[in-house]
Amino acid sequence: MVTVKDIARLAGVSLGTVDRVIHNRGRVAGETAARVQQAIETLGYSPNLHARQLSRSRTYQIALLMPDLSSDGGYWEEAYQGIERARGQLNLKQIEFQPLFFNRNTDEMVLQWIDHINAAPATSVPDGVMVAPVVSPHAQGALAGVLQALHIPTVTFDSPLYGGTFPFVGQDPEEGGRAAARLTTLLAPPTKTIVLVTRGRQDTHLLSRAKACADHIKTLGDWPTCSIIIDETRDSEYVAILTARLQKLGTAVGALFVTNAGADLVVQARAKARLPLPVPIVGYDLLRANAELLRRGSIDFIISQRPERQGYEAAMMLINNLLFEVPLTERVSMPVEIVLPETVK
Amino acid sequence: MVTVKDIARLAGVSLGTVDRVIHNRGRVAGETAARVQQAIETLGYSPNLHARQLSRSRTYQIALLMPDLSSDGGYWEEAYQGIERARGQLNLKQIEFQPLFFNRNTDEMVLQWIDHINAAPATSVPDGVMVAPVVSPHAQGALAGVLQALHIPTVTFDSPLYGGTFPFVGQDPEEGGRAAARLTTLLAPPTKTIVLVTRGRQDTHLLSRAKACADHIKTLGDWPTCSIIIDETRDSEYVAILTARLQKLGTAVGALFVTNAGADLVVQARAKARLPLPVPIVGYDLLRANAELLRRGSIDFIISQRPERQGYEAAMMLINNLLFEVPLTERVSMPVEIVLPETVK
DNA sequence: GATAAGTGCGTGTACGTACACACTTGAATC
DNA sequence: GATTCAAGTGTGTACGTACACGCACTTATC
Repeated sequence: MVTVKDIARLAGVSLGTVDRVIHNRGRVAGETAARVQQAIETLGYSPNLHARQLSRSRTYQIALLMPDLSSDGGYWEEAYQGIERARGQLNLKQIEFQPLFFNRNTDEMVLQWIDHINAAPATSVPDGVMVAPVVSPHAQGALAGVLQALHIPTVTFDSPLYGGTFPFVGQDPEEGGRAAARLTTLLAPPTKTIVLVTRGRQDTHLLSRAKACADHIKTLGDWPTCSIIIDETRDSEYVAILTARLQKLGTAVGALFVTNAGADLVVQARAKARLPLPVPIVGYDLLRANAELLRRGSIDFIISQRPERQGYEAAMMLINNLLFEVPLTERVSMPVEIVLPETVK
Repeated sequence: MVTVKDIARLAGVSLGTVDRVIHNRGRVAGETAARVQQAIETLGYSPNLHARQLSRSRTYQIALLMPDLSSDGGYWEEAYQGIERARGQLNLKQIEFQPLFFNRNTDEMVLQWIDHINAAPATSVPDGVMVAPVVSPHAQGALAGVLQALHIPTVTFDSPLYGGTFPFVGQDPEEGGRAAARLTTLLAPPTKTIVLVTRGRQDTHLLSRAKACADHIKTLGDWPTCSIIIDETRDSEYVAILTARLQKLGTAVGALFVTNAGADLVVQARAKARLPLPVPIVGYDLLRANAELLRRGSIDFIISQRPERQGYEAAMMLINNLLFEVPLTERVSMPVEIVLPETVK
């Protein structure tokens, strides 16, 4: 094993000088630095990371920005579990997460955080940032600006951060949409309508998922498609409106694709609408409620984004980067997971 | 951070004594050991793993037993890539793999390895073993015996090791079979026959997969099932025999489930049999050939065992155990992955 | 009762790196 | 010519653990 000592000897300098060259701390004559650099390459030096961490003996702060764990029916809870798993896996205590669980409905908390970071002294800036940037484009831009300006290693998950090129761990929304197209066309009799159901504000991610689905259905055959978007926050109202819409469509409906995680409410509406035949449903995200309905056969397929693994992969990537200097990967595409009643655990 | 020093101080002993207690090296009076143990618990000590590894500064040898990478159409190649990924991920050089790529058709190489290990001096025994035990039950028993006798940390992947309880990373064959049942029944018109195709020697894993599939089809509705098992090693012969069998069945065939990775040959037979309608196919394992056929629409679904992730997870588990003393998990069930033409990368 | 073998403990050094500090030199300032 | 300053370099210690060694003392052996 090659050590800094070997380099120092070969280059004819002291350990301190080698250290300064390795870490670009300056205060080394150009010629000397070149000689050291040469020695490093000749010997094929690579640092002993254990020794490095031991010597540093510092803790790394990672800011974690993600929505309230209670929101979205447990979706974020799962992502958070993945983060915890990553932290536990390596059993290293030098990683500390500073979580900010924000309210998805407003940008307020995220904007406040940005101000806070901007005002903070350089020493209390986090060493890394992990963020699920599900906020308005405006807030996304502000966030991207700060992170880029401060050069903080950042990993985004669930959906990418608009306004910068940050490493991203998550599903390709178009791939998910196309998978939904394949499954709904498999379930729907030809010529019957495939209905895409969404609730509330459509973010970019959801929009491209739905669009990719509708587009792909066209290439697969002759199924008419139709979108139902209901902007109503109370569950009971939402179900009532959806029921009415489904009754109106009646026997024309061949299959339902629920583009967000609210398949359970669609199941309720389907029951209330009393359609002559049980229309197949393809849902998104394997929340507890959805898993139960899948098991019972009320839903036919669930497409999962694997939030737990997203959290895990993103956290691992950032931790490995901080601790072991493993470069960040630009994009980690989580596979589209198709869950059947037989494979739901 | 609590260190051995703190423990030594609290227990009123020296560092050496604490060390002996921690590592059960003996030579410590019962009362003293208890006092140290007490101090460890009181302070909530957990070792600094960087310091530990630095101090040990030894390399770990992992014996890797798996089939030839060229066999099984690239399946094992993928698993091996996962192992490489795990090794690269942590960027640690203290892990060395000693691969033995054996010939699946005979036990010879594995039995030789067992003899070799038995004869080897204690110092040259590997620190860990990672094995895909796809050999005869006899060889499996011998292997299990040696590994248990020598107390070598072992992880099995792809299929479990008969004759011992070793940690296993792989898919549950029954879950895979049931998923196949769901998919074929979705594709086959009612009352038409669902055909299960297998080639050659049926190992335990494959048998329970096929059985679970047939059983589950019965619970899903009224599809007759039928098994075709052809024990012919030459591809052309195999296709010819299969073609004849399919022609005999004729229009009764509703869907084909290929229980092993040879879906490409079944596609050939289907073409030669000139069935009136293109019978849907559900295949296993996403090899290059299968992926291409899936993309083209010749196969409808592929169920993947994720060999790459199996290799990765198994290697990670063993490495983390050796380096960081993370306990081995008894069983890591890889999820059954269903791949569509839209989600094949 | 002398030697050997074993038990119970402490001491010291090594692992490879980071970083604070001290030292030397030459140039610039007054 | 003394003083200040900066650049360039070396020295020393710390990080927390593992393990070889040494010392004092006890128990067995003939």
